[in-house]
Amino acid sequence: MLAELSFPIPLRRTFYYLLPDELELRAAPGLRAVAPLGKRAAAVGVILRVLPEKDADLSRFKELKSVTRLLDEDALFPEDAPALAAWMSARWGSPHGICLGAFYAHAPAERLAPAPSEPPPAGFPPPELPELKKFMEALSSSREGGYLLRLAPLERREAVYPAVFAAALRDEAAQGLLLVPDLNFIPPLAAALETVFPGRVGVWHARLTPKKRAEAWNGAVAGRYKVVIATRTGAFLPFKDLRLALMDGEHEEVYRQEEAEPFYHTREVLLRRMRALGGAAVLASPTPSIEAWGAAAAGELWRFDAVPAARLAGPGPDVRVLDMTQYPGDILARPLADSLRRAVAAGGQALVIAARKGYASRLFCANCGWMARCADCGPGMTLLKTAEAGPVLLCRRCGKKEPKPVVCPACGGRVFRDLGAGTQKTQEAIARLLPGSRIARFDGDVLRGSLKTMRGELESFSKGEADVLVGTRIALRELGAPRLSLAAFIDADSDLSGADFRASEKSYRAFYGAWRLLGARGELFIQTREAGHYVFSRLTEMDYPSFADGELAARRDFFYPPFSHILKVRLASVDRRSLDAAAADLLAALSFLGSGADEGEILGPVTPQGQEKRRFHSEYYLVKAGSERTAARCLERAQALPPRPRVKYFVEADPYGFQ
DNA sequence: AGCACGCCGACT
DNA sequence: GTCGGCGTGCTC
Repeated sequence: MLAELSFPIPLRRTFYYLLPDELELRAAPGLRAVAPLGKRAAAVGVILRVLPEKDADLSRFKELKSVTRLLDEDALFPEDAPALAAWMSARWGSPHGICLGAFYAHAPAERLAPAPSEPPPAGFPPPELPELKKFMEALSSSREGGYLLRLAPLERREAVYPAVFAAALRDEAAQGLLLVPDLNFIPPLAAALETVFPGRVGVWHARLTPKKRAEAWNGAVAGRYKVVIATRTGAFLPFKDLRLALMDGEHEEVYRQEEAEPFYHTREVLLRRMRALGGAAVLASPTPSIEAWGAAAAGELWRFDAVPAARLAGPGPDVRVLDMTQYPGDILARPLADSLRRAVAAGGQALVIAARKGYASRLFCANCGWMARCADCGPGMTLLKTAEAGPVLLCRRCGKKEPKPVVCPACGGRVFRDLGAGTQKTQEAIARLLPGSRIARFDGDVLRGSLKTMRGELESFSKGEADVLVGTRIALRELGAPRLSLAAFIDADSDLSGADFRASEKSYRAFYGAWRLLGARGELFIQTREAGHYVFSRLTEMDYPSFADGELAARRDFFYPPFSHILKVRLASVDRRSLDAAAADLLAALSFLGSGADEGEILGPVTPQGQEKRRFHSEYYLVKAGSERTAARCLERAQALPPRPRVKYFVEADPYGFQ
């Protein structure tokens, strides 16, 4: 007999091996097998099927090697990991073996014998949660299926999640998985779960030491843990009896893996996995992704709202959208400046969100209009003012730094103008407005090396030492602010003009985050040059469901996800003609789009901004496909394009980063 | 991905 | 004279 094996290597093929007699009876799909591969004496693969020799075409290779040994007695994943991996591979384009590897990569070489289990100590019953009554009833009566749970304040998670798991995991053997977007969420949530399931809460994340990793992994398969709390790779952990997976902060972008293969989105993997298991998946978020919102609207998820509409929850902050075309040249519009002064004078704190870190987002020559761009990768450079080195230009894409030019490289002019207020410029403007006030700054990765300094800045604000915090949107993420009475977005529309169709969703989520931090007497200011944009309408009610409904309708109109699947194909070459030929190949390969059942369209070519003059040509096409099936077909064809000399191909399914 | 082969620069 | 840099090639 033969075994067909899949290895975690970037090859789009499987391998046949001879099964020695003594392994023949034990071998089965889903078991790990050790076998020689190439120059490697012992590589670990997964058995996809066991088949008689006559069923395999062995003519194309000369040697048939044998499986050395098997690592498992029985399959680790009752939900059929190879099938899930095949779907992932078709959906996001990574090789099947790499996708399957995500399930097996962290498995310890040897499985530990399960420790003798003592009866677990009894935990405290979780609190009653009247606002979740309906959801809990649905979850306990029909445990299968997908749920979208809109959950209000962040702090409530520590009360809500233990109660949800307690309700869904009444059976002694039943296990749960709690995925969180950020490592820092693990300790408080683990502590909260411990009160209900003492001694039976596992923790899993990428930075565990090998020993702890093996312990957590074994605890999950052996059924020793009632709940495992994990970051995104936890979606691939094996369980003995997984019944409920809960995804906290479902909308967070960290759930999308796109830096390294295998590419996937945790939300989709989890939903599919839980469906295969016949268990429940709960997506929880105060501001769900439009994808999840759409799935609920289509009846694929069961939506529960534990957030009362703003108008029912009592008076919220006063929201004011300021049309900046009325205040040309101002960083802070008059009404905002007045309120800021008043708020700080009254002992309150203000949070001011600028669109960009640094000083200004663009630097221009006043004489000829030349703009500072990154010589390496193209986009306009951000101006920073540093104490040590004077003004510096920074590329936000590649991190390149160079001194601000003294004379214009194009015309020799000596006068420059800058456009767009970054965090530094905003800080200066506020310092002029409020002399003597204490202003802290928090702007993400501009000081990548000194994370401590930034935490310090954030803390000085949280503790109430600083009056004003100036930051980018990420300052909103973990902010505590005891005396916060005003929040302002300096340049709310700058992100809306970009290529990212998720820009409105992200902006609204940021407004919502600021709104929630403010009390009833707070004020929220939003400065924009596009006051007519739909994102800014009905902000006073801060009604996320109504925004999400509107955004979903817009996505439908413009054929964006969740109504289409997007494929980004970027082509790059030093040679223009080779690039054009490759583009022609692509269009020919996708010519079936738009006919028959394969609804879809191709946008492009798009030349990334600032790349027109570079010696390296680069352009991309956006393919929109009407169904997952059609998208997979496009992906497969794009990946199978005939290679052309000196042309590089980058194919990305469902991209999140746009430029 | 691994692992080996292969052909050019500074060292016990 | 060797150790070793990483380019390139292959994996049932």
